[in-house]
Amino acid sequence: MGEKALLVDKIIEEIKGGKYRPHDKLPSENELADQHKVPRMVVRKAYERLQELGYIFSKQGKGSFVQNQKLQIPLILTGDVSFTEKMQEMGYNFETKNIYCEQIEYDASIYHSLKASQHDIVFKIGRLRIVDGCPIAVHVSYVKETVFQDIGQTGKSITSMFQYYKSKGYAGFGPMKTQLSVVFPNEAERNLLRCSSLIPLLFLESGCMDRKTGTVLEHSKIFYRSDCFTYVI
Amino acid sequence: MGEKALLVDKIIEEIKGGKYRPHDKLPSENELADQHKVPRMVVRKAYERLQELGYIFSKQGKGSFVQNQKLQIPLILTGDVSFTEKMQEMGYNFETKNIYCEQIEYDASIYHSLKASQHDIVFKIGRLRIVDGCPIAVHVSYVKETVFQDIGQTGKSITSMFQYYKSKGYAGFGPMKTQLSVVFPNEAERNLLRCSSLIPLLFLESGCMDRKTGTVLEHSKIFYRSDCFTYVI
DNA sequence: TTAATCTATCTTGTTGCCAAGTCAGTGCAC
DNA sequence: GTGCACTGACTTGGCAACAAGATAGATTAA
Repeated sequence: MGEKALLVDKIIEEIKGGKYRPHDKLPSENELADQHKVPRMVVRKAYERLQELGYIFSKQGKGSFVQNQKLQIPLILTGDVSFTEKMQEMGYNFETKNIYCEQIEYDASIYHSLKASQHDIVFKIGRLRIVDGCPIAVHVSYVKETVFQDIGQTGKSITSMFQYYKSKGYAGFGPMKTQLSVVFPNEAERNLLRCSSLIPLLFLESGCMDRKTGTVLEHSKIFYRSDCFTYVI
Repeated sequence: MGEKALLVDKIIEEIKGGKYRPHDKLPSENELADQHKVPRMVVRKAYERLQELGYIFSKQGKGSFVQNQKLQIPLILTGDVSFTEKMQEMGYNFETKNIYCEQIEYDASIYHSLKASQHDIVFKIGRLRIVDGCPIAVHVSYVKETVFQDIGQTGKSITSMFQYYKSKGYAGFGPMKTQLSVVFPNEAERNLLRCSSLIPLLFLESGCMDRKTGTVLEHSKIFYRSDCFTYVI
């Protein structure tokens, strides 16, 4: 196991160090195997890993080539401005797509966070954040129908929950405690974010309440591709 | 590629869902392959992935078995208390080991953060954070010799930089802006944290200054095993 | 009976061979 | 000369056969 990991480390160093540039061809599997005196299988597995990490791509019959590196977006996690505003401020070609608005089954954790009773109806509104055509985050908001009675009809067209809340007369938002963890994407997230199963996602989970009335507005889950961001907190 | 990922997802779900308990034996590679009508190679790769993610372990001749799951420690990222205090407050069996204190080569980014000139001597002090015998974080602090002149002698025995700073008469600490990102461990980090190359690390980088004098005390890098923590910010 | 050894069969781990895709060069028909 | 088909050498991709470790049961010897 160690040999593969070391080889992966080495090649990543070489790519980052500029020895290979995007679309350069890497040594063939046999070449590298001979050089390092390891079985081709070791090199092969290393290349497969590098593919899943997004550093290279391989084409049967042609060879293995280094990928364009992903853009690195600095992102401010704290602060009360909306995601849309954050991105537009920084001048990125940014867009949001609404991907679904559905009623959910009962979920203890979410219902508790929303202070909802077991008989409350709760909708989830999913949006996909896209920068330069590249999907970089999935944002899911959970809201009670008793608080937003038109959510079933209008939910499918919302791209900014903050604007929606403002349109309902809520002005100042207070975040509740935010939990942060690192997860790997499930199938749905892989498809939405068009990434392999080895791209870690930064997973933020928090509530949001109206500052004046204390009404719990939403419970939200955000999945950021960790290879696209550096975060500032 | 998709088949393997789906299989990995499925087995993780089953483990988390309690279908298999720690030390239970999983179906043999051939069994699973026949059940799902895929080549054994697919199951094999899935099992290898699950090993590297820390869910299972395999023994030649015996089979594959599910691992004990890691402890999940809630960790407060913000706030000015030291790591040591944070952990002791929460009642964990916590210990810190000093792993090195060495002078470093010139590094533009670190020197700039420390407001050091190119001729300044800078030391790095590394500590390993251990909970219940399990290494869970590497903490590296960079300091100027001009600020802490005995660091070369005493550095190897420091386990709490905060206490060291207090002993030098610095009382109130102000954090500078903190950058957060997700990285995979290099060889040194894999050895220290005893983890595979697929355990993502939460990487925090920040400066720290004395609140009264404005002196830059340190530049610090912390690598947390992301599978051991949930973070609260 | 008891203990040791062999054997059959299961497990995971490894390797080497061949399939399949790509491309450049060669040679032939026109 | 031009175009086309073929060939050979290279690439990555996939798989089947084999190696090696473990275990339970049968066999054998004392």
